[in-house]
Amino acid sequence: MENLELFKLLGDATRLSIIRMLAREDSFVELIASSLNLTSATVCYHLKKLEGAGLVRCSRSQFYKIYALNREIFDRSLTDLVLTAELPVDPEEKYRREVISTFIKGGRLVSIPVQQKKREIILRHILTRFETGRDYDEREVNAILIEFHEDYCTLRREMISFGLMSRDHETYRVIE
Amino acid sequence: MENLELFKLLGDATRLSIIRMLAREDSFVELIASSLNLTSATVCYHLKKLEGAGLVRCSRSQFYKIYALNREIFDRSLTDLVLTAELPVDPEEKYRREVISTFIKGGRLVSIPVQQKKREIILRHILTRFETGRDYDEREVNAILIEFHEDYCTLRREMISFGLMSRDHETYRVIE
DNA sequence: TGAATGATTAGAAAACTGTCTAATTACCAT
DNA sequence: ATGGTAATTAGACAGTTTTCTAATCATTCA
Repeated sequence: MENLELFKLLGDATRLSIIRMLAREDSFVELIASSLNLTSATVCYHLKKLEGAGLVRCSRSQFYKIYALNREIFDRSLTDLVLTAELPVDPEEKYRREVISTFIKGGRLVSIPVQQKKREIILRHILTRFETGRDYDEREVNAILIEFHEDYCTLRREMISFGLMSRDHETYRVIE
Repeated sequence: MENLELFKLLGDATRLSIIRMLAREDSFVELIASSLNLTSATVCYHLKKLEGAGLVRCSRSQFYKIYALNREIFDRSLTDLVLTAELPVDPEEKYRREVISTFIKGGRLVSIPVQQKKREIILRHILTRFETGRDYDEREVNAILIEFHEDYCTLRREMISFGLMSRDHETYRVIE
């Protein structure tokens, strides 16, 4: 019973407001909180729920954590949602989550997957820690990668060879 | 804030089950209750909520009150529902409700509307007290109509002239 | 490194919701 | 009218949810 969860999330005034704000434009906890006259704690509580259900995703940008709406989730008709007992989970996405939860424990990469497909999933996951549209020097890249695994060199090299990041001398950048 | 209400209603496992049952086939309180292992009181509680929001309608048939799903409510996309703050109430339906609440107080018709449009709305409303697909003799028809207004003769005549019921000698029938 | 700022978590209070039992009401059939 | 059946209401209880404050954590910048 999975659509139920979706309706529960949508069935709260505060959360709907948050979703509507994010539909207009990406935002971050404090801004949302002050717009809605709530504490950061409250907004955080709701965003965690929304994120857990995949309605929202977040990336860090300098000071802030930017939350954005996952719009594709909403591209379904009520009839489908109501009459379908089970939400037909995208098998691709299901697999992705399984791989991530297998290889990443407590935020650390337990080992670098050997299978190319799994390796790419993990690399893409790690990639979300980087901002798009800005340059990183090698030191910064290493600092982020080492949070996941001691062998940051392999990770860095693989980011390049999977075409996820570009390298120009000492400068790295996420390929969008 | 009106769509919120819709999501709240859908965000309960029991209510979703009820809705799914009704999507399959019209049903009545006790049957739903026994299917879902709940008491009638509980099912009644939910059906009232659903009816209040117009998701469900009910008509009496002999012993039972038959509940049916208002399927047109579900013909919208999630995106619309989420991003539209106000649900655009059908103005026709809004008007209909106003007329009914103006002319019917405590289940009784305070007066028979003079305006044809309003008169038809009221007649159609009264018509829901009749079952479709079965014959009534004049005595039965009168018995039902008199609950609404002492002048049951006018009501009966108007049912015919508005084409809502057919008459063949002493036999009346709802026209579907 | 340390100060500042934003995000998160923990814990508790308050409000809300779904469910039940028991009593009552509404309707139908004889 | 009366008895039976279905539906509803009232009241109580338990569980869940939202929200806050205060404390802690994480990240950036000087």
